[in-house]
Amino acid sequence: MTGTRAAETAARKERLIAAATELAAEGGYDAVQMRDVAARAEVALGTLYRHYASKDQLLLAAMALQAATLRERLVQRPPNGTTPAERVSNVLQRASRSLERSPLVTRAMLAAMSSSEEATLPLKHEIDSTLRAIIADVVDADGHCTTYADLDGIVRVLGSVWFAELTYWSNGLYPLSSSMGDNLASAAELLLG
Amino acid sequence: MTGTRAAETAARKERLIAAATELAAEGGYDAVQMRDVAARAEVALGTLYRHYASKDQLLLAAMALQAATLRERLVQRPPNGTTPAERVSNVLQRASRSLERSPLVTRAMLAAMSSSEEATLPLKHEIDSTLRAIIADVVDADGHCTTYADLDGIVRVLGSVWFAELTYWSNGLYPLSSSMGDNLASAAELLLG
DNA sequence: CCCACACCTGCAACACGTTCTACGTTCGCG
DNA sequence: CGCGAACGTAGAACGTGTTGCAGGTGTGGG
Repeated sequence: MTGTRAAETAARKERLIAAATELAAEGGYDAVQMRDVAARAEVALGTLYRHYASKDQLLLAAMALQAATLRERLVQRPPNGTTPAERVSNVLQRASRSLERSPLVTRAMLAAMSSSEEATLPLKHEIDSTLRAIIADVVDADGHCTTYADLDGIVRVLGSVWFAELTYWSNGLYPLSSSMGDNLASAAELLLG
Repeated sequence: MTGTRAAETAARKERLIAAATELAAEGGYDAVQMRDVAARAEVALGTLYRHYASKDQLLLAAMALQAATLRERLVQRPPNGTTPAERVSNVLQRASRSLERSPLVTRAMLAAMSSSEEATLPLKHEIDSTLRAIIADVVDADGHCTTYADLDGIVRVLGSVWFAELTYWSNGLYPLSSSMGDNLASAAELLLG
């Protein structure tokens, strides 16, 4: 027996997330069509909606998973760099290059991030706090959190710059690679140096 | 006679923008329904689509108009403040408070900003450049553009922080008033001080 | 054993963005 | 004048997100 009832539903949810991510990788936000997601996960449309109440919630769940995975990987393989500013630059630029490699997925997820649906708030908060936790970990690698008086504020400004750069890129306003490096590095330098 | 053919079309376009803005003010992005916009502007649906090829382009046109209007107002009534950092803080916070007063309109326009439609790029570029021009005007009020070596870079980081704060607020991640003041002021201080 | 319930399926139906069709009106130009 | 281009109207039609419904199926409690 492959699993109890609960394990089967968990597997279904995983398949749904996987299907959504695959479709996003193939054709972006518009290609993530609920009927197709359900079909690819071999699940009825109603079941998809039972687990994820909307397309945006589905994509945000996928994004939350991806953020959590990223965080785990960073815990296991911490970033190089002796100063906090260096480490932050490293991590954010590494992450950005990774996102740049699947532009359609990234754009689909960012689109979901700006959903106006009230019910997406919890997921968006979860994602936001995971990402801020990543930055905070990196800044304060050694745990002596007394170094910076207003760690939260610094983390938030850094996150803002990163987010804005990503969004601008995702909206086609300008390329990611050109700006990301300089802006992030200088912001980190200014705030943490 | 109130107008030539051309004047009538111009008036129609104005009515369409006005109708879209009104509907956005009443119910946000979702309430801007193309059939309703056309009806309120007393125009056929096909005509609406002749002038604005999609809902997002319509909203972005409204946003571009609003940005241009803001810029004109700032030229006529320049901001207070002796240092560039002060002036930037003043202007962006004044603008933010104004946007905060019509949250539904602002959110609708920001939603349109993150449209994935290729054809919205020109409008988005126009809006972006207007907003950056506003910041640049304020920083470099006296025209001695030699003060800062990398004016464009500074303007872009400031714009990023402002944009990210607005977006976070618009997405409900946290209130605008609490963060905007501190973050923007400190960013401006750091970058321009 | 048998029922209640939670979960799944397949499918119809609805809403709204968008497109298309068929037709009329006005303007400029030969 | 007469014609074509540009523009306008009314409204049907299509695609996709979302909802609703009418059963199936397996599980756990009485």
